[in-house]
Formats: sequence, structure tokens, C-alpha cells
Amino acid sequence: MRTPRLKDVAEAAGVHVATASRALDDSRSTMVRAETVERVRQAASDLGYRVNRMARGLKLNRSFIIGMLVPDITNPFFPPIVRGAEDCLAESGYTLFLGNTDNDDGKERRHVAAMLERQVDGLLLAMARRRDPLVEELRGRQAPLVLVNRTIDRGGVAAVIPDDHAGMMLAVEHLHQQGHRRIGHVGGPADTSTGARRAAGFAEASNLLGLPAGPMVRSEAFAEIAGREAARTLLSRNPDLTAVVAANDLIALGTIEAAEESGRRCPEDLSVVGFNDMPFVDRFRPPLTTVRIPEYEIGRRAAQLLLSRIENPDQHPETILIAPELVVRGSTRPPRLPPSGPPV
Amino acid sequence: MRTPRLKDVAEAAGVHVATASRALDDSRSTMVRAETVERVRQAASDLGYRVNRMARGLKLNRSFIIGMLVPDITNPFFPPIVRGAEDCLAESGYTLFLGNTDNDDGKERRHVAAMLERQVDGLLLAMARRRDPLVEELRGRQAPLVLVNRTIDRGGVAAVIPDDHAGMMLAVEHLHQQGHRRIGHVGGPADTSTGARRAAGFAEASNLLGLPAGPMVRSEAFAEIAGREAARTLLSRNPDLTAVVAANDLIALGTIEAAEESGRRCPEDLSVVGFNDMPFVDRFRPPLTTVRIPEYEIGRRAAQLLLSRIENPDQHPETILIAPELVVRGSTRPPRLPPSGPPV
DNA sequence: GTCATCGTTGCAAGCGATTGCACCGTCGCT
DNA sequence: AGCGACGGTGCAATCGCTTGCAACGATGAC
Repeated sequence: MRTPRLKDVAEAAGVHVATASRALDDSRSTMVRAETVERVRQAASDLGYRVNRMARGLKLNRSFIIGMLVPDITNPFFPPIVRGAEDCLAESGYTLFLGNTDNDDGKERRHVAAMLERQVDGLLLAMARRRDPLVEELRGRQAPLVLVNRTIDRGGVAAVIPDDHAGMMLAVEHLHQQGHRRIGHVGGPADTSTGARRAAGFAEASNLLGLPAGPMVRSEAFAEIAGREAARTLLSRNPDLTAVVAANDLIALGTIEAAEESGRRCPEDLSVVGFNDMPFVDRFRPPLTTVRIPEYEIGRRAAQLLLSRIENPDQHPETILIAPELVVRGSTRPPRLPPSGPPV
Repeated sequence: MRTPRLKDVAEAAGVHVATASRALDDSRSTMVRAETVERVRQAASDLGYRVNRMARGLKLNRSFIIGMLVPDITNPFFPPIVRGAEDCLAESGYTLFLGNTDNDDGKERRHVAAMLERQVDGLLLAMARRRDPLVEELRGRQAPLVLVNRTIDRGGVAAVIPDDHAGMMLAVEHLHQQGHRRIGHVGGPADTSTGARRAAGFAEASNLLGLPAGPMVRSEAFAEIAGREAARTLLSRNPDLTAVVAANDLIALGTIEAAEESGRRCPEDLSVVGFNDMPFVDRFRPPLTTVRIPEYEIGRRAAQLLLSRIENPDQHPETILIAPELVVRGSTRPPRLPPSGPPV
């Protein structure tokens, strides 16, 4: 016996499908006699009926599905974001499609196409680049979207992102207070807003604190190996650095490796600050000092924002900046040799 | 202008929707004149047409959606599994629904219900318990399912799981070779197949190697805190242990903490072996010796198996055992004081 | 020249739900 | 007693697509 349809329930209850449909929906069950509602619901539960949301969606032009694209769920930074989004969406009866894009344009487009074909009600995009043709194409068209973690230069799109400038200020300030004066930056990819803003924030912070412009090298990717590569360059060009702030935790890890390769230990010979405070970064050797981004909150806020945009599509697109927080652990300490001038 | 339907394409190409439908589908476009096919496809791409898979799904009774349930995507063990599954499914045109269950019966049922309502073509379940009423209800009914990582005692359900016995053998053998003779086990929850099988595997391995039955305590959950709790008990009851094998990496972490609480360092005073080799476990302090499970492969195989079962629903349910591999790192070393007898 | 065949296309039913509208009996009011 | 209002229910269209079957003209065989 196949899975029961509404028609079966209606027949079992001795009513028309229209009545059954109304009886089963809380908001419309008032138009049906209480006794009938009861009879229909009884029949439905007896038969183990579940609505076919595909059919309902077709009629209502609403799928109650949200598509979410992340570069790589395997990067520990993303799962909490996904989790936050999923928790929020589940509360409102939505289900989440997940796709990994690997920062690959082809994959991105394929996933977006698949999701649009499946009539998602909205899109959560965590893989935007600063000039992202795909995002441009999508905006204002079919489904509402909100950007997560990264945004685009042109703005005009709803987004929930970390306050990268503030975060960098926190990091540089911390090092400065410890007495560091020669601080470098291993930046993230230049085509991401996070990479660009953190680099700008680093320069800005140095400037505000009266430090000379610190050297900077960009990592090809927000990943350990790429970070190590970039850090090698930075450290060999600037052997006098006493501290480095990295554009994210993975790059910080690579930086520590690069330092060790050249015989410098962290934190004794080089202080390193990460960004994100992704899970388990406190268990590393050394435990990483980093700028915490509340990932779960970002996911949740992004989902909320998307839901509100689905309700009200003409809402003006807002960007929500999430405040970061410094977490001091073992990878930073005052420099061994004090800088030329006396510490402040 | 709203998103175009097949009807719009058909009109633009001057044909009937039926013809357009056929022209757009590779496998049926042979029944349409080549020139017509061309005309239809041109019109479709001009209009930016995408099929509405909701409508198609309703007609075909096939959604090309797979639902996947994990206890918690935030646990680094799961993302690679999800990734493997997603990669495999995407290749075949399927999309993945993701749900977190937190080992909470209510959440599990709600997610399963939501997925069934959305007409998923199959289910990937990574949260089964040894006697799992939900799994029992599901088997043989609506959607084909395959269990991932954990299975149920009664069997009769397709599953892709690690070879827990072999893994435990590897772990105990390694410690034995290093000279350990008093080895304990911090087991996983007794209601999971992984917890039970690893505990059994531990006992079996000890026995095979001629060791006395090692003491064992069960952790409430596969998590760090619960693991610490259990390890405290184990270590205080058995102060003479020189090594512990944990039921997974998180529990191993908790065990190291518990040891340190009581003034014992790892690996100097206590060797600890984990299980899973989840990401970043090599970066911990100390880097964890563990039994590697190829998570990505498990996800991929599970998805493959599910797909094949969708094609052929009457296939006899098979259990696929994935071979583990020992990864020796810094958390194990020979015991400081050799055991009473001379090492073998 | 006729008829069967084949290639190509159109017709229409149907997938499972929702919903505006019509219908109908009952009730209350005048 | 007659009438309108209203509560409860049924009817039928509709969402966008697929597909078995029918239709139709051209072709080839006899």
C-alpha cells in the first residue's frame, strides 16, 4: 500500500478533500465544524498521512527550502555557521540544502542552478568574492539572498559579516600593549572582502597606534598551506618582525609552521594572532590567541535576516556587522628584546 | 516578469509544451526533429528557462533529494562524511538536505518527518542507536535508507561503518608492542554500535594478546567533557594504568585532561590512543595517536550505496565495513617503568 | 494506387495539494 | 411567514511538468 494522499484521508473521514485540507491546517480549521476537524485529524493520524510538500509547494509557489553554499564544510569555521542557520530555519519550518563550492566558479553556478530549479525560497551565500558576477546576477532576481561572512564591494545586498576592522584593531592593540612594535600581516586572498577588510583594518590600526606601516603578504587562500607559503615570504623579507597577525586561524597555523621552519618558535620568538577562533584552536600547540567571531550567531542572524526578507522582499538591504572579541591564549607574549624606545 | 515556464518556451519556439518537454530532455530528444530541438533549446536559453523540479518531482514521484541526519555537524568528525556524500550525490544530480539531531529523539523524528514530507528519495542516517525504534519504523517503508558510521544491533539495514574490532586491535597491539601491559578503555555510549563494538574489540584484542582483561568505563557521550568525566573515574580506580585507548578522539582529549588534572602528563605518564583521526587532531598537544577512519570515503560509499538501493530497492541490505589504519603520533610512547615481566 | 509504417507533433490526463466561489440548510430578525 | 446572513461543505480550477496515445502527412512496399 502506497503512502496515503489527502484524498484517502478525506474518504476515510467521509468528507471532500477541500474540507480535509482545511481541517488539517490550523489557520483554516476554524472554517470547519469542530467535530469534522476531529474526524479528519483522527483519520489522518490513523492512516499515517503526511502532506506532500512538493504538491503544496507547487500550488503555493513556496518550497520552504533554503539553499546554503559554503566553500568547504570541512573547514571548521563553517559548521557552526551552518548549524546556527539550520537551527533558526528549522524553528520556522524550513529545511536546508547544503552545497560545497570549493571556491570554484563552475561548482558555484551548478549549485545555484540546482537550488533555483528546486525552487528554494532563499539563498544563504558564504562564498562571495568582492566582485562577484554570480551574486550580481542573483540579486533582485528569483530568490532573496543574504551573504554570510563575506560581502561584495558594491554593497546593495543583505549581508551578515564580522566587523573586520574592529577585529584587527583588537589584535594589533593587544600586540602593541604587549610591547610589540614591528608587526606584520599575513593577509587573506585579495578578492575576498574578509581578506581586503582585514588588511585595511591592520593598516588602519597600526596607523592609529602610531606604528610604522607594517609589512604585509597575501596568502592565496584561507588555508594552512597557502598561509605557510605566504608567511615564509613575509618572515624572510622581514626578519626583524616580533609579531604577526594572520587573516584567519588557518593562516595563523601556517605562519607558526613557517616560523618554526626558520628556527623561530612561537610565542618565544614570534607572536601570532589568528582570526575567527574556530573550534579546537584552543587545543593547538601553542593555543592560539585570536579574534573570536561568534560563528553560530552569524549563521543564526543570517537566517533570520533571510526569513525577514522573504516575508518582505522590498526591504532595504542591510549589512549587519557582528562584533568580534579578543581571546588571549598562548601564541602571543611580549617580545624578548624590547623595541628601541621604552614601552609605553 | 516572472520566471518562465515550459509553456513560455514552447510558445516562443512555436511548438506544444509536450514537444518542448521532449526537446529539452536528452534521452527523449531523439523523438523530436533535430531542427525543432534546436529551436526549443534556443528559446529556452533566450528566456533563461529552468525546469521547476517541484512540478517534475510531483509528476515523476521522484525528488532527487537525499536527506542526511547527523548528530552535530559541529563535531569535526562529520563534515568530511557529509562532504563525501554531497560530492557523490551532486555527481548524480541529487541535492542534500542536512539536519542536526543532537542525539535528541524529538529532533530526529521531526527532521525525518520534514524530510519525508518533502519526498526525499532516500535517507542517510548517521545517528542510529543500537535499538533504534525510528530506524525500525523507517526500514522497508517509504524511502530507502542507509546507516552511516553507526548501525543497529538487529542488522537487516544497509550500512557503511568502520571496522571497529579491527581498529581496536590496531590500537591495543600498538600499545602492547610499546611495552604497555596495563591498558584501560574509556568507552563510548553503550547504546551506540560504535561504543559497543569498540568496547568489545578492546576486550577481544586484550585477550588475543594475552593481556588480562583491562578495566573499562563508559563515557556518557562521544564528547570531550563526558570523556573527561569517565576518564577521571577510570584513572582514579586504576592508578596503575600506563595506557588508555579511548572510543574516539574527543574522549581521548577528555582523557588527557583528566590525566593532567591528577598530575599525570601525556605521553610521559600515560599513553592515550584515540579513534577516528578527525581533522586537526595532529595539531593538538600532544599530537594524538589514533585509529584513522577515512571519513570522506565513508560518506561517499554510503551515498553510492544509497543510490544503488534507490535504483534497486529490493537489493539485499549489505553492511560495508571500512578498514581503519593506525596513525602513530605523540600521545603514545613506551611506559616509563617496564611491566613486571620482561617485554616480549 | 492502396495500405501499412514511421517520424514528428499535439492532446489531455494526472501527479497531490490549495482556494475562490457556489450552494445549502439553519437560524434569527422583522 | 419570509428573508438575509452565515456557518459549513463541496466543486472545480490551478500550480508546471511528463507521457501514453492519437493524429497526421510522407514514405515505401506491394
